[in-house]
Amino acid sequence: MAPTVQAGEQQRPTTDLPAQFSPVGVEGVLYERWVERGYFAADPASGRPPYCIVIPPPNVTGSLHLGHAFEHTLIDTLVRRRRMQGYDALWLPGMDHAGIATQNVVERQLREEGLSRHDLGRETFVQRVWTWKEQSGGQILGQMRRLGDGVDWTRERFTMDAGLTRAVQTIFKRLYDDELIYRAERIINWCPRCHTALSDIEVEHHDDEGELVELVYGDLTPGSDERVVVATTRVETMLGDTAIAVHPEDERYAHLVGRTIELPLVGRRIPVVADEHVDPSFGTGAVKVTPAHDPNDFEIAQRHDLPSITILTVEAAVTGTGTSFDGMDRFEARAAVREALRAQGRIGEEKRPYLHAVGHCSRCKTAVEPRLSLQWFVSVAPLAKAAGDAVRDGRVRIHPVELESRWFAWVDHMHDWCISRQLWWGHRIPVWYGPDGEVVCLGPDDVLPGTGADGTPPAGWTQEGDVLDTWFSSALWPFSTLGWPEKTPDLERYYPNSVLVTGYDILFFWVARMMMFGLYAMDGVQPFDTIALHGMVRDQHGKKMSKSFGNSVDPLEWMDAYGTDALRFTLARGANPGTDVPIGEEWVQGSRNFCTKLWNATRFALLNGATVAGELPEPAEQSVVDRWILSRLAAVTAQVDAGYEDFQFARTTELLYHFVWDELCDWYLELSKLPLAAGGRQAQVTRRVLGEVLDVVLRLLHPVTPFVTEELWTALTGGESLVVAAWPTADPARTLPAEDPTAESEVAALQELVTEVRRFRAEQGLRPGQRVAARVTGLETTALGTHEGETRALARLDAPGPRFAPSATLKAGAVTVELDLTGSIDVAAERKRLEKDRVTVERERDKATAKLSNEQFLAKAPAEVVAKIRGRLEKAEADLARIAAQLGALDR
RNA sequence: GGGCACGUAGCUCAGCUGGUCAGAGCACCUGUCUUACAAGCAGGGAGUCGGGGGUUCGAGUCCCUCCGUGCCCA
Repeated sequence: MAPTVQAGEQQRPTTDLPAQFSPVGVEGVLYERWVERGYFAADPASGRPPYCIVIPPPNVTGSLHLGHAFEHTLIDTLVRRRRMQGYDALWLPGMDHAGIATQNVVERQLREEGLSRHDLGRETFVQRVWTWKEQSGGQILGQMRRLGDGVDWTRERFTMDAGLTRAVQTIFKRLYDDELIYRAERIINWCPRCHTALSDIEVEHHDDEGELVELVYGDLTPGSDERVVVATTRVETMLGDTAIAVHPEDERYAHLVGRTIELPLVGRRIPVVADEHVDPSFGTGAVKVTPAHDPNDFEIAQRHDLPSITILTVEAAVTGTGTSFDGMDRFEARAAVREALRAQGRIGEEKRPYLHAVGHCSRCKTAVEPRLSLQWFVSVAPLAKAAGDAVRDGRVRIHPVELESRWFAWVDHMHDWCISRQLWWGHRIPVWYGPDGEVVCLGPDDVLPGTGADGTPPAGWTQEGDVLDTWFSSALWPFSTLGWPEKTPDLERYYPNSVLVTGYDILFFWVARMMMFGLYAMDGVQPFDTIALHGMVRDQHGKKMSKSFGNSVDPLEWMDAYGTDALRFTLARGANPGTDVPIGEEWVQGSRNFCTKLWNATRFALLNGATVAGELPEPAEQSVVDRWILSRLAAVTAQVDAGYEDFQFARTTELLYHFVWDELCDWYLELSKLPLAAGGRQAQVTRRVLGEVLDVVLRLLHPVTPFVTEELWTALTGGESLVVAAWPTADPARTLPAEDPTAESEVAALQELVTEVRRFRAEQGLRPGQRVAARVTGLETTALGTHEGETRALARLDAPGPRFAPSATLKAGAVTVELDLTGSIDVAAERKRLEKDRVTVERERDKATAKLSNEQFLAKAPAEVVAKIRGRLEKAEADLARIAAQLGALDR
């Protein structure tokens, strides 16, 4: 009996398992039982080695999709295995507050009521978001229970919790004091719809159809050399141009450098500057410079001390240009400005449609507008260096290792991180501005001098209105969730986290930032030892899943239809390291079939008295078949264990699939029917071995398919729960049998012989269930010496009777099998079948004969093809002879 | 434009440091309700491993090149 089973909790092993596993219903009961019993609760005082994974916090507005299901399956598998190995395993759940997404949801609600957040005011609005969160947020948490996630619900966290807010303020203050946070006017990505700044990585670049239009600046008078042609995809930005830039060595424009030319429509005169960064071979070699609305132009402006003129509102409407375009939306203005210039004869070449990369807000897909703006930034250079070094010097391992290059490419060239957002939902930046230009950053316990008892700030002081990027708080997740900045027992014990499991797509968004802040806040100690990166879930043709494509799938539907285990098994089976995972419904069906197979195998075992009670019989008492399956079990256990250790989920599930189906079910179970029927000691030994194999297999499968294995294992062993059962190799009392090459080769020989006979039978047209008298000779010369009984059972061969009359002979290696097909065939049916076969084979033969008698074919066709056809003819003729012989035999 | 992957049976993918590696699942064909399982059982067909060249005794497996696809960055 498994040593971890608690005596008081034992159930009696069952023998009357239902004929089928019905996941719906059972899963919920099992899950709540696990939670109630506290299996998932970590205990820092347990004295067991710690193992900790924090959940990549799902968005509070989100619901479960296949990507979550995939990621959670992997994490749950890792954690469940460690728990079985005896670790104090913690999988910490929670969500992030998703600043932009959540604010959007609530603002949409308000709009339906005809209100805006400004009508409510900041405080009321934020209250309203909290109410929304309590009532409608966090759907995914309930769905995680359906998935079977073994998370510690007592430690659930949210990025806006008081504790985590304190963590945010603490690190902000520390970074500010270290001058790693600064405020500056820079070009940032502005979403005109969300009305906020975005960081570089919250912008998705993809090709849009736009236009590339040449604009003629300067004097149009014939003969004038004061003229420059520039090209742009955003014509309206010309209203904010403050210069023209050309390459210093470009002779075409040398005469203009240092002079000014007229900016059309606006009438302003702008200088022509020489700048190394202009590519003289691109376009006309001259570029317009709009410092307030283009990052490159902004840099040029800085180098040449040019003014920056903002010409767009926060909603991206033209403003302040003093032209008739003021008030127009940017796209409206684009066309209007172009046509106004055309009217003046100032439009040159036009390319339309012009495919070019445009940045879009990753939240709302609106085209982002580069915009000069006063924002807060993290100075990442020293932090990113540390994050790179942690991987470089091996303190943090990235799996699979191929993705390291991607890591370095990013952290070694990181731009400063814009962390301020013009939102209300989020962590408000803890900086106060005084009446005389003072700027004060407050820590979580700091109060401005002069603050009233009710919290009223001193006169003239206001807090920064912006909130922090959600990723700023997510970056603290590996330790803020454990209690930091307090020195809690959890923090002490579970930091650094053991593994971080997440998609390679958020390596930059999240992982890099956790590394930076973790190393910084925790005195150089990395947030996690290993980063295990997985790919994206795709549809069965490898296409990205998306709602707009119509190929996205609700995992809950599949869980309802096929069971959670089937979904989990499918996802794990597709999880090759770092690669994307295609998934289709047929595959989930296949996994369901596997679960059913496992169910039926265990049911068979229970019906036949399989047991885990008592010691495993000595090898001397075991049959070769017993020794074979135990040998294979040992090998598979070792491979599976090593596979999990190395995040080889696809390999381990594949191994278990084949072991269960192709070896245990197809061969061992079939072969066990002999000794079980024989009874006595033979049967006892078989029952024990059968129990042993299933016990171990169920343990090995449990991390991936927790529900069905739990049902089966408790029925088989009477144990309390597989969740807290011992992992096979981790159990010192459970010494697995050694591998047994002799038994393996003997059974391999048996399998070959049986397969050969079956193939022969199938060719003979014998029904699978039909028994045939046969004489088997030559066994004694092979490793199969004693396996005539097994051979006969699996190949359905009866012993030769007194009137045995062999009518067919089969040779497999040194073994000869003579079969008496006469008495055991339904003569009429067999003749009918043979006649039918003869017709089709004759047709084959005739076609081949026709080709081979064609001179052209023989002369021109490749020799192989000729040989192939010749082979086909020979095969047909042999088949015809066989059929004729069989028909002849039937007449006897 | 720069960088990184990938192209193996109808489909989706395994094949680590070169030597039974030509595989798996699904699909397909044939037979079959054989007392655990028809969500099953038994048997079977299927690919010149994207094209070309090279290194080697030997290459899906290493190098070059071309074609195609995808991703990241600019």
